[in-house]
Amino acid sequence: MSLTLEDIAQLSSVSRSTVSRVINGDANVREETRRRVLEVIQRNNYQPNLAARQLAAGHTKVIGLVIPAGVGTIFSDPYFAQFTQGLSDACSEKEYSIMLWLASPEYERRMIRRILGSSLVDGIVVLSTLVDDPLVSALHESQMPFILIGSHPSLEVNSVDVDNIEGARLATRHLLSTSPSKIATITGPQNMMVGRERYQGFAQAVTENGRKLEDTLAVEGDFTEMGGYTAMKSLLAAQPQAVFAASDLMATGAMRAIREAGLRIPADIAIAGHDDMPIASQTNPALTTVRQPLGQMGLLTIETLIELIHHPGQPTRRIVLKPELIIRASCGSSPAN
Amino acid sequence: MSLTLEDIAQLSSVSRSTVSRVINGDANVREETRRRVLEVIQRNNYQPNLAARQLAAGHTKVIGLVIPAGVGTIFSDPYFAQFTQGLSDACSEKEYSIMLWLASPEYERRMIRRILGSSLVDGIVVLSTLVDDPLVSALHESQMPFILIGSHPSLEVNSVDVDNIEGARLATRHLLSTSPSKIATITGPQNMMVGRERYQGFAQAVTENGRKLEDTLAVEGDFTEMGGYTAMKSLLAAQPQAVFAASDLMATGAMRAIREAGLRIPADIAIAGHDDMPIASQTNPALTTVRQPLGQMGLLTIETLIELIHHPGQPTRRIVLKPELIIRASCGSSPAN
DNA sequence: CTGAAAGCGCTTACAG
DNA sequence: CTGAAAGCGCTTACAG
Repeated sequence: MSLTLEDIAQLSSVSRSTVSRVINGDANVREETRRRVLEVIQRNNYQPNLAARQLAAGHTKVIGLVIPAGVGTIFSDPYFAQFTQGLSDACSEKEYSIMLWLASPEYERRMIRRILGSSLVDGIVVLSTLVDDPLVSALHESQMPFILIGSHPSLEVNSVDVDNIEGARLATRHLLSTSPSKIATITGPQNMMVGRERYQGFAQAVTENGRKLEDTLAVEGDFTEMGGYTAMKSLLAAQPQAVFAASDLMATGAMRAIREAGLRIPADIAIAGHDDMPIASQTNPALTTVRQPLGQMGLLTIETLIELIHHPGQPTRRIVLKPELIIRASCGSSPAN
Repeated sequence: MSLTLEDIAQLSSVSRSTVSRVINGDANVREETRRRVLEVIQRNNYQPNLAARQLAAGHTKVIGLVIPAGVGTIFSDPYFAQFTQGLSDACSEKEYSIMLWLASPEYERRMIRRILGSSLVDGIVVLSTLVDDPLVSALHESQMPFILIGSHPSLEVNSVDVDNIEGARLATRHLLSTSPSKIATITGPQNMMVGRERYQGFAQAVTENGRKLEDTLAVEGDFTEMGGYTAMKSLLAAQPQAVFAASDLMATGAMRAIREAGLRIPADIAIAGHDDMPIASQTNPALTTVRQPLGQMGLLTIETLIELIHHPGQPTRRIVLKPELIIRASCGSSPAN
């Protein structure tokens, strides 16, 4: 039904080798020939069959995006949507397509095998959240080029990440600038690297400030609104004056708990979040938070992955982007806006 | 590097035709032979090369998911994440993979061509929101099996949808049961089918109730929190006692505006939303809303699409699922919870 | 700069 | 029930 290379070759009176060359931008084609072939291609709206190309050339132009999704409603965190959007934009630009796998735990093992064995993709982006994800180890042992979004505690893998420690430190420092008598944090799950790192950043800022970490309060949340709410409730008894929540979603929940307790933000309790999701600027008061350059991350990820695909065996790269503190009204040290 | 059909054939001392048959579940294989081959496959963890299979058989086992994303931050609406999750689960079950295309307008035309021409997928799911999406027309003119999530004003296409009119009607009826003197609605964009349909449902409920539609207030929102907020502000002057917001995100924004105006929910203004996203149960008061069976939609979509792929030329099917009213405290006619 | 030919790893009539 | 052979639509040395 659709045209093949062969058809285009006949229509332009050249061999299919030549057509293939012009399609792939090979320099060894006379300018006039190239123009003629290109014209035929355009006129007939020809699209090469990707399966055939892959089989012959050993590569497709698609990359796999793996997101561990089974765990609760984490996938509905706007973070994933935003990152995916960034990645997708970058792929369009580079003429790659994205194969999406939302890994629910039950299918995980089977899925790894399918991904690796079926040679459907040239490379993989894993958005791994767990500290010691078997997916990452499996990928690491395979020959498949891949990039981990985040970090891994022990393995040397190519990764793109935002500096979570720095992000948490920025937010915590800002909270400390109002000299609260007691500061607390609602952490992310400690079996996730982001959860751990953001707690580390919090701890560093506290220590830098000349305080003892022991005098500090920490409750573990699960990155959901409800988790933030519950955590804040249990924190309330200790009467903190400042709280760093490791995600905006949790900050939102915490604000709800604070409001229900009849306390004012920031007068009674100052609060800061992390991620700068759309809602952050709409809460009341607007939420001080940390912005991650998600669009840039997507582009860097794809560029690095393509580099890896074309030139394997390079030294492992770890790219860490700087987060940015966004000051709003919830910490009290800025004009309410 | 990885094994091929040929390797498996040699290892099990049969021809590759036979191996292919056992892999594809062809009945014409002696039971003993099948077992032996299967054993070799398992032991070597063999995965067929999908590109080769596609080239030979004319089909891959992947379906494309197209989501128009460029328009604002719509993609970060939890609705998309939830639907995608449902679709992904269904695909895992059926051993299909998902190719994801987030269509930003600039790339749209080019993308349609790539999708249709490259024969990368067996079928397509389009999550089209616009009333008259060129993507849908293009798909409709092609031979590619596809399912539209939503509805189309004029084209006869295979579609899976939730009854948006009914959903809006349920919510509006519930609001009317408290006999407000004046009822208003914050609609979705009227260039989207859901926006139009939910307004229709609102209008039907109002008319049913013996009221005149003209006595009613309607402001168009854009499905974001901010849009709901702005719309509610402009509605406030007219002092409605009840508001139906066409999405929970907009309802959240509207609640913020109401609160800022110093009014109480539901005492002064009752409010209902649509979608039952995670936040709906966490707002204060909890939001009455309409739940869509997204998981079921995903499964039905995949099943129907697979049916379409295997048996083309069937009469066009339109599957419409029933939404469910979730009564919470924001309408005042239930115990606060 | 260009073409003829082999080959990528499968599936599928066709014969037996 | 099984195998030999052709073919899917490309790419890529190899020769010229």
